[in-house]
Amino acid sequence: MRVHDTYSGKLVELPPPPGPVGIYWCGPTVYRRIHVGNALAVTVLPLWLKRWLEHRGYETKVVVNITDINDKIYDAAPGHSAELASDATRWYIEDTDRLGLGRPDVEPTAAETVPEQIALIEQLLAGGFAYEVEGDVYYRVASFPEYGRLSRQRLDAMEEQEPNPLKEDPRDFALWKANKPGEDTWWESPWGKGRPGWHIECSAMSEKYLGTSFEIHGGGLDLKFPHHENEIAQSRALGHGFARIWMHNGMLSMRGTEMHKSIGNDVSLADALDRWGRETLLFFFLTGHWRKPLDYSEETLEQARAQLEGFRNVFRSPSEPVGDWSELEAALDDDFNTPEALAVMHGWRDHELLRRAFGIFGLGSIAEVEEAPAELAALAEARMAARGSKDFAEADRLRGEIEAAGWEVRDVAEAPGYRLVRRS
RNA sequence: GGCGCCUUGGCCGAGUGGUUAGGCACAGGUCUGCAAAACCUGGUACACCGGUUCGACUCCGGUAGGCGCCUCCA
Repeated sequence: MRVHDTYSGKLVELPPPPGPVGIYWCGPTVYRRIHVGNALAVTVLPLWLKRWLEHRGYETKVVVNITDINDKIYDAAPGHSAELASDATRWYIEDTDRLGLGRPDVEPTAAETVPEQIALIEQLLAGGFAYEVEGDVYYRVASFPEYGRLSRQRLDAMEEQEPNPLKEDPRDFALWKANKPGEDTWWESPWGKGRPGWHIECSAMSEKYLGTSFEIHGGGLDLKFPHHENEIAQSRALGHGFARIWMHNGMLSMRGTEMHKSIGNDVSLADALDRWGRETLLFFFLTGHWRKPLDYSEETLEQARAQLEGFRNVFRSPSEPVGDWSELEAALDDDFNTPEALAVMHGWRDHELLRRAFGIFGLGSIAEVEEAPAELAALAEARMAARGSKDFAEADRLRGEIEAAGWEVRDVAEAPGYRLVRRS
């Protein structure tokens, strides 16, 4: 198994099974219901990866954090941010549970990891990688020569948007922020009341659950800079190996523009699930390669639905021993190429093989062919009899009755000569 | 302005220095009382301009268009 690593820009081989493979994936900031793009980046990809690696014999541990301390939360709920974070965490769990992919092994929150974050900040201060100013603590970017390597940013080309006179260097970033009026949550620290900056939480949580060196760190491409760059600066300054491989997924877009809350073109995961159902939505994610942008639209979802219907028809027909599992493994072992995997699966007719393949993606349910109610089967039998006596008017009337009940009757060669299929 | 990515037939979407990707849709056909499903057939597509090469969609350079990031967006 090999995957593309942003840091080196190359395909990197994973160690042979059983690993173990520690995976840290950047999770959501909880201040409202997550949207479809979030779902892909924080839930679907890490859990699919986990499922595939485990199929391949790896021991995995997937950590997906929950960011419950953030400016957005304070802004969204002045005076009661803790309640909002708590509510939004619950929504997040509810919505992503509907995807039916299971849950990460650990889902730590930033708030519960504050002591570990403070400890890391103290180490950075002791090492000269950070400095305190008026209750804030900043990371000294100039102290870390590797800064900018992940995102291939030139330090001297970076610009500061809002000059902060407290910083030694405009590129420095906050590790700890002194409590400000209106911020209703805070923690005691050696630097007074305040709360951690954004980036330090991921260094703390990943190292707490995966150790100071682990295999994979993932997240949306938009997090590459500054978030992941800063995580590297924090952890590696302390001599920690940190993540060996960096996976950055492409963004979900709508008509070519990134789906984003602030643009207002986002569709909530809950709404998408209501509109398309979990199977079509998950299948849609399968149609694109994880590193490329994926366009969420009526047309692309409809194509996913039609393609999935084709696979359902395979399960409705007799199984044939056509299919080669090793071709699927080759596709997915090569940078988790799901479009290629689907192309392979399109040639298969072996129910058991297909069921296993879909099962990895949480889509084993499509193999379950729904049995028609007895009264509809009786109508279908009556129609067969009418056809037998060439009473086609009656046969068509019975077909209409079956269709009115939401089912479709198809004539087939094998017994009993017809097949009832729920219309989708 | 800086950094990076992308541009494949109506649509989605892999991939490779020379061999049919695959799917969706569409058209014709087989089957069927009809229909649906299934199966068969039907498109030499790789933004543009140069270069390297025996040969480029695939490598290099440039142009155009699109996208992402450039201090708290997954």
